Amino acid sequence: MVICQLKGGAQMLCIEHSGTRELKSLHLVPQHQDQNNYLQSDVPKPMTTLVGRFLPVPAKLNLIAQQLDSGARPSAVPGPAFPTGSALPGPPKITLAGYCDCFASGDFCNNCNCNNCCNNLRHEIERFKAIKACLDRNPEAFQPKIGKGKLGDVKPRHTKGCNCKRSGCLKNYCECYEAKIMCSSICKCIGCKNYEESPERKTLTNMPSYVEMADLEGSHHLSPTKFSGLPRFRKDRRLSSCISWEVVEATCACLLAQGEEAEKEHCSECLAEQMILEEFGRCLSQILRIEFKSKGLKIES
DNA sequence: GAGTTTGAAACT
DNA sequence: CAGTTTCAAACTC
Repeated sequence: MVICQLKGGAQMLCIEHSGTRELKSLHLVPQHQDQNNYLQSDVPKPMTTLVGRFLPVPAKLNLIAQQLDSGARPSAVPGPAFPTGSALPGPPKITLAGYCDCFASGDFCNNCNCNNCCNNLRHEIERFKAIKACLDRNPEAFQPKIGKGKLGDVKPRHTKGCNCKRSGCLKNYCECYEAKIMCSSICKCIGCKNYEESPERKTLTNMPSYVEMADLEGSHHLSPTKFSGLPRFRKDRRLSSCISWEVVEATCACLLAQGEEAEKEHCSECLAEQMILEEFGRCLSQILRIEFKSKGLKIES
């Protein structure tokens, strides 16, 4: 597996196959890793069976755990060296990583205000260990918290249920309320007012702010990780744009197709990379064109 | 913006 | 497994 740095900070994750570095699959890696870092590591066998598919976050993290279990460890290529063995700077600082939204959703930190952040490629090994520790403790730690509920249930529900004591489950402290769903029988909350017939809840849901939020949630572009396994935009919903998950998938598909074409034509690795980069440029420009168009702006060409 | 409240996650 | 601590987000002023 190789993370290729693209111009502009974007990164692609390429998978090696059958020992030779054939471009089998491309994944857009969240655009937040340290831009000077390059990573090259071995791919566990199961990974090669996933050619052409986009891995949801939990699957990616489980693969990392498998890598660690199998004893495989990443090796560094050009770029800053990763700390190894005794060179590790003390105990991992992300043992409490579950508190970090970025880590919890399987992302790297980017432009966060965190102190001594290890949730980046520079601290890859510690991060992998923290992921493994989390998965050891709770195999579903990186699964979305909002599931479909029991078989046959239409409404989504919190997989673990909330434990609210003082908020009446009518404030955003409550994970169920925050996800705009009712509390269910598995919740262990006290004084819950977040149920279908609750007059307090009805009063709240009739307020404009709630309606507005519900509208936003209804938009596919803004669906939070809790529902889809995609990165959350909890901190600033304005960050979302036309770059929806579909757009990312479509872009990846284009890049993959380009890679396969290069492979078919037996192009050199270098040429293949160039072709893919050019394709990425075309995709990016198209995305930007649509984004600007939707905002009534003009593109200088 | 600072201080307080809250509940999830981590820890013991 | 229950109680405690830590943490970051939500909330209030």
